[in-house]
Amino acid sequence: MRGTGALEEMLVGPPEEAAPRLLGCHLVSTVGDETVKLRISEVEAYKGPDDPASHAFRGPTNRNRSMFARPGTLYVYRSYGIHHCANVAAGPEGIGWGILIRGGDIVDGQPVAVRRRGRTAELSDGPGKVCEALAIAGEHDGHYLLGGDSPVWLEPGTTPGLVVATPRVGITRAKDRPWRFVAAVSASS
DNA sequence: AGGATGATGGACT
DNA sequence: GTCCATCATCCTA
Repeated sequence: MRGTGALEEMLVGPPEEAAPRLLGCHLVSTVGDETVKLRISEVEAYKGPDDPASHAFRGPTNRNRSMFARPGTLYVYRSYGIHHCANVAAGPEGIGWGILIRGGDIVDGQPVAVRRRGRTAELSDGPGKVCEALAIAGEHDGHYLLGGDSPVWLEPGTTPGLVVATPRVGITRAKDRPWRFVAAVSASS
């Protein structure tokens, strides 16, 4: 049973409030009959028309329209012509708010991720790396992550004990907004 | 350990 | 033609 109301509730409200709620949740993909599960530890909020750094700043286009779809819709775009990055649409439908999945830890299917990444370390500590490890590509744009019938989906997880907010990475505008959220290391060592 | 750079596609000026 | 919500590699120290 994927897509309980709990996940939908998490995506309600301004993205800078919804984004940290995704920390600890799982992003899962089954591609080529292989499943990889990521525990999300790093996200960024992009606030549509109010956010000059957002792809949705100038309104819907053919590329970004998934961010204007129902909350929980996956927005995948190609970055620098080479990588893919994955976002989750948030807020009310039609507003263009979204949450970029920047990183996490592989908690299932690690051998698959290692093969896809071509290395054994730094498997998913960046948005392009996450997509490569989970084999998320343009074909997955527009899928509904909270429904039961998608090759990519979200599952509830455990809330991290501590969340740190910092400025977003790799942008040139609205650099001052502390809308990057990182899950601090939980207990144990 | 850290800075520069090339790869490469699509949206926008 | 220019600007990227990036990453891996190739430098210099």
